[in-house]
Amino acid sequence: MLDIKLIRENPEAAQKGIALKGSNIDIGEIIGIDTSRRANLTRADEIKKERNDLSREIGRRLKANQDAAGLMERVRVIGEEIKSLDSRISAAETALHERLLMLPNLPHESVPHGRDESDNVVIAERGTKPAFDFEPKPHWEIAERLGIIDFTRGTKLTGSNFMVYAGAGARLQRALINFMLDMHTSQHGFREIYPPFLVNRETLTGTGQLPKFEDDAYRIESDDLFLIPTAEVPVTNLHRGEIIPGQELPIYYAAFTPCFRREAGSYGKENRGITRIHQFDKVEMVKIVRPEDSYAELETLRSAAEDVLRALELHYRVVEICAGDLGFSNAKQYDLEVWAPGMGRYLEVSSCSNTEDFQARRAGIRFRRTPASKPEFAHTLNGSGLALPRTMIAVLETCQQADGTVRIPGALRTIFGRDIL
RNA sequence: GGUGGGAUGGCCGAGCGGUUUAAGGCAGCGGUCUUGAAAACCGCCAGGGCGCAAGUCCCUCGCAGGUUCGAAUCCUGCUCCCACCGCCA
Repeated sequence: MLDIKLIRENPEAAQKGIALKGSNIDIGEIIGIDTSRRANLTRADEIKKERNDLSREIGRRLKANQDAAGLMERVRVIGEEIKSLDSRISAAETALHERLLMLPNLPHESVPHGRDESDNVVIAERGTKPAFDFEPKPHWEIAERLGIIDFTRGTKLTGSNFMVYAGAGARLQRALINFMLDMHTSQHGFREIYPPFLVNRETLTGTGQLPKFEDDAYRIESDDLFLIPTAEVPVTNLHRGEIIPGQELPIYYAAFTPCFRREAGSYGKENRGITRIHQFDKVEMVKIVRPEDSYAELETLRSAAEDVLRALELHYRVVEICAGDLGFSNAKQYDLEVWAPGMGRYLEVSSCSNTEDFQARRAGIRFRRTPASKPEFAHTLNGSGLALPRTMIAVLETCQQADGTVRIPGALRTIFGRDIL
């Protein structure tokens, strides 16, 4: 959520910023609502003071057995005006809040301008692109031959774009999860979290999925709960409504969870195999930091995610996301895209973002620099470390051999227990 | 799911329709004293809003309504917590 004061003081910049993000919400209307809200508020405050004063005087007179009928009548009249002003104020507050919740975060000044993903900027390519002396196969063919992914039965159990890992496939997935979590907790200083996979509306609003993106989430109607689309949601909200003592920052959390996304209207051959499925696993990193540190923290967050790809010896590139393609809550975002040689394309396996105080404001995540300081909004960041299915794709396709078997990357061999799949 | 009890500032806790304009204590912060510390004493110490600012200003006693001239206090609904019962991996 953007700060209404910031919008008030610099409406042109706010309008320009949200336009860069591709939103055309009218800032002028928001300012209009805010202006009349404050006018009513000032008036209401004045007459509330009068009511408070008079009520006190009534009490005094009644105690002294003096007449207070005139004062009571006056207070009654004031009470009616207060009631009407209060209802106008609360209507304005509701309208204002609704609109503010729909406004995207502003892009950081360093973010390249651009409309959509075609304007994103590749800023680095890392690792060696694997060479093959045979035609590399896509992962669905490799997996089918090895019997490690069962698409047909996934569809039978649930529906299209659900799948089943079986045997060594399930084991490889588990090895990857452990490998990633172990790396982040033991080498990068993250504290492991195991959150609920179902969350309520407030939680989803705190990180920015609601109200705008309700249709993207699976909802449990009987209890009005939602399946999490990413661990970022429950983990960032861990400190919702809290004031964190400054010495506890920065906070680093890492969590493994399944993620559930309806992905309405995104089927097609681009998404064959397990590139886009409704339920997938992910290890996620979340940071809560001091505002002045958040951009440096974004770099180390990205580097922590890159460490996983490096350790798995996969070729990938780093993409800086342009303003128009930035996520709703993000001020700056890097994506890591891993090379899938069988598919012949790069796949997004991680998205590392600084939301600055956008989520902190929605969720009320504050901190105190010293025990005597006023609370300030913290900055929150999140990054995948990494998304499992696409990591699995990259491993299968990169490490495939001419005979159809798959060589397990060195870093995984101990945890997986075998060299060859 | 059922029955009962509860929800006041970081924590404990008073309050039971009008000098509560939320007492008091603990913790915390600053200071006096001290070689240093402890003790003692003094001061500060919830969050938010409005405002350039000052502010004997406004709001918030779980949340939302209501009664009243006036609500932390009375009424209604809801949420959450605790205990017991039921069910259950």
